[in-house]
Amino acid sequence: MGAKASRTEKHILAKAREIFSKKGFKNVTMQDIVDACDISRGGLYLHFSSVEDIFLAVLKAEDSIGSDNEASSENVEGEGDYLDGISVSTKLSASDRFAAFLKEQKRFILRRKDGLSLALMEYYSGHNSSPDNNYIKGRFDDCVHTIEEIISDGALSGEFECEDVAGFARNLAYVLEGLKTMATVVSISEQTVDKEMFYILQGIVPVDQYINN
Amino acid sequence: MGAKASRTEKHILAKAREIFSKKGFKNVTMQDIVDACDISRGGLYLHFSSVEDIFLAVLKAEDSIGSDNEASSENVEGEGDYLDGISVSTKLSASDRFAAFLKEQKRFILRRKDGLSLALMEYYSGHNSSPDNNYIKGRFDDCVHTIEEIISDGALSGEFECEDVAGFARNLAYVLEGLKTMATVVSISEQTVDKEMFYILQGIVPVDQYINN
Amino acid sequence: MGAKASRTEKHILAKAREIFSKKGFKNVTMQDIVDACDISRGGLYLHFSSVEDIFLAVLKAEDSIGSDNEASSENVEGEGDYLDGISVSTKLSASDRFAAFLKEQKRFILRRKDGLSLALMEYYSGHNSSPDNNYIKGRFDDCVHTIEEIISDGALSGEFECEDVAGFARNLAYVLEGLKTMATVVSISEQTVDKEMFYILQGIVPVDQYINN
Amino acid sequence: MGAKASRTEKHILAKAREIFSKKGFKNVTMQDIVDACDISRGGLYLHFSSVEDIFLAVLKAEDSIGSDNEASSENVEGEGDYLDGISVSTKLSASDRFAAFLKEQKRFILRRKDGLSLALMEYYSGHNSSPDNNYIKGRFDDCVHTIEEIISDGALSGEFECEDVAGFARNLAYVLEGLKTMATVVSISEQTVDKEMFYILQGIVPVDQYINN
DNA sequence: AATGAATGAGCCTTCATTCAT
DNA sequence: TATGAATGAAGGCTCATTCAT
Repeated sequence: MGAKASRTEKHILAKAREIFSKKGFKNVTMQDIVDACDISRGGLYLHFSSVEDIFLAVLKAEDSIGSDNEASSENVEGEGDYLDGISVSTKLSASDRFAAFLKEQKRFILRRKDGLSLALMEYYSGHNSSPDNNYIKGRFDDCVHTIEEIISDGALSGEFECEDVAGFARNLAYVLEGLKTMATVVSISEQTVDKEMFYILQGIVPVDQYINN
Repeated sequence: MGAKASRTEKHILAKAREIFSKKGFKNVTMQDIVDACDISRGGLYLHFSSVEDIFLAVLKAEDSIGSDNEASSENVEGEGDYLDGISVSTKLSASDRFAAFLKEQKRFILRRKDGLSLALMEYYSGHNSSPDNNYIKGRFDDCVHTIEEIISDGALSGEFECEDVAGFARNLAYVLEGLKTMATVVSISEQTVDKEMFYILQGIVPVDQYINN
Repeated sequence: MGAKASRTEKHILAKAREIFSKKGFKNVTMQDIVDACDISRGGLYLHFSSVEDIFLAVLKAEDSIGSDNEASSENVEGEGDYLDGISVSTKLSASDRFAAFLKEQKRFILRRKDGLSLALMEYYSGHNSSPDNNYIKGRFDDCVHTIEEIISDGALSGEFECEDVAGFARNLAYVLEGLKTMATVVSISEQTVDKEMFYILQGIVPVDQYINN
Repeated sequence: MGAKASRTEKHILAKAREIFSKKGFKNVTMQDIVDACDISRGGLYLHFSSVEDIFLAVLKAEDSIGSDNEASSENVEGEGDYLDGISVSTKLSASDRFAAFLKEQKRFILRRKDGLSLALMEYYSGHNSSPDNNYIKGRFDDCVHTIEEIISDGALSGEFECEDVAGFARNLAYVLEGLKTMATVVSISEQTVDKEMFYILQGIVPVDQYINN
């Protein structure tokens, strides 16, 4: 919670992330984390008060490094913020951004098994959380929003042809969600994901950038 | 399959179903079920030996109810068997069958609040069961297969226009899967489902029958 | 308890005996007996009220058939009771009786693993029973008494030479007890038992009868 | 072997020993030990993972105490090592060593009321452990070996007269084993033990040293 | 800050025993 | 008599959490 996560805390979170990826949420015990961190039981409690506490901290940390893992339109175009030059020149095309978005989604789907999604699911399923702080719901909404943004930009610039942007965004978001579900439960190949994405994109545009993974 | 399921067992499975849909799989304890069923610890063990055992029984029960309630293309057209008239005339059109299929899927998604998909995901994701006896995978594959069958029939009869039947089927199946997942986690309105289905159908045909729920 | 053990009860006791032989006392459950007897739980309780009850009944039954299993001097010589002729003529020699006694002890030691001794031990060890109704103590005392009787008879008749009959009897009884203990815990060969008995007998007499097992 | 046994562990083993000697092995539960030790369930599991684990630890502890307290022929003569005088003169006679051995056995038998043999028998009889790591078997073999050694030394020096050393050793060992068993089950007086030992020794020698307990 | 032994609640599972039929 | 479903107590084990050092 403190502004400066101590070296120890970072270490704990890194190790904890691995564990959550591997074992989900419900099966992780304080002991697991203690063992992985080479820290004492008491020492761990000095920093975090429960497994949930740690999990939430992992999630928060995830978000701040999020630009590496989860593509958001903001992040992709945001690099311009650090430039004092002409922001237009740094603005990526809608196609580029969409390609980046899909690439990111694909990466997320494929590495699913060593990601946090299982843990997330377990965490939220035991939690009757309100829709507002529901991670999956939030993820879905972000996804729809990002797609809409990109596609409507692309429609304006002539890169995409799409009459029903909202419909397309929702449709794609559901397909991605379906893929994520299946990936959680079954091993999914890269080809499967590619096939699906291509199918959707047919209705819109050429997808050259996406092809070169 | 369930001929011998005693009154008690049915009661247990019904209660257990509620619990699984509320709490997922991993969070459910024998104690939870005992409490919900107003049964004794020992009494429960008399019928089921573990949470997994109960979960599997819930799934099996689900299937047998399913065959009564859930439309499959075979069932829908099968009614002709009981007619002594010209069987051809009883053959439903592809449109009718597709409408029935979608109606069924919609019903399934909407009653999802008391659905098992979260539990299913938790169960299978910690389970490395072979794809063959994986319930979700099986459900998905059935879904794809049913859609393909209907659509290709419809394409032959001129009811549908679809160049890539397999692609369409997969796409729709993923959307449905995504809807199921979201429905588990968030309340989803009938409009939401309708909107999504309409979007997909645009690419294919008029869907008059589907409209009158 | 009733004077006439019903057919059912005899059946139960027979099956129970097998089970106690195999599993000792502590590990035997009512369920085990129910299963073995093809009887219902309730049915069993109609006859016996607990595992202990059954075990005690098995023991009592054992005693009445005891002449088959456990040699006592009375039994060996008692056959005369059924003769109306001259009882003296039916009286076995001390040597014969001793041989029979030892043969019986040997048989008992060797078949230890499928006897009731383990069950007995377990039963009494959880039972702070007074020395008087302590089975092992009783067995030991009987043993000493029998030996004394036989040996002193034999000393009178000149068959045995033994200055300290009581000492000899106790000594032999302890050796037998030691053999029984070892047999409970380790597999003991017939040779081992023979060797030990011969050693003891050296101090007394020829033991021809014993040799032909 | 026991250097690291914490104060708590020693306390647990001491209490457990009492329990095993009172209740045997199979009747002892973790709960029994928890209650006796005034320790928490979890606390006990921190040190030992099962009743068997504790029992084995008790046995091991027994052994290490044993080497301090129990006479073995080696220990008795070994004292010469610490003298700078003529080691030959410190060599104990066979009689002395035998007296010491018997005294030790007697002490062991008499304190048997809090002895473990019942538990040992129960433990091993339900256990088919290999003879090699069988505690009782090992104890018996050691006993035989020690006796043989002493007696054959004594035979050479003329202290004892014994034609069949091996036979005598086995006989004595079985008697001692029998005494140990009986002592577990019944209260045995010092006189009883003395009587038995004297009886055996008659065949060999004067036993002056043994008399002064 | 850090340690790790100890606690106690909670869940799992098995049985002896009862009781309505 | 006989049945077997149901009960509840008992024992096993695991963990989150605390606390003296």
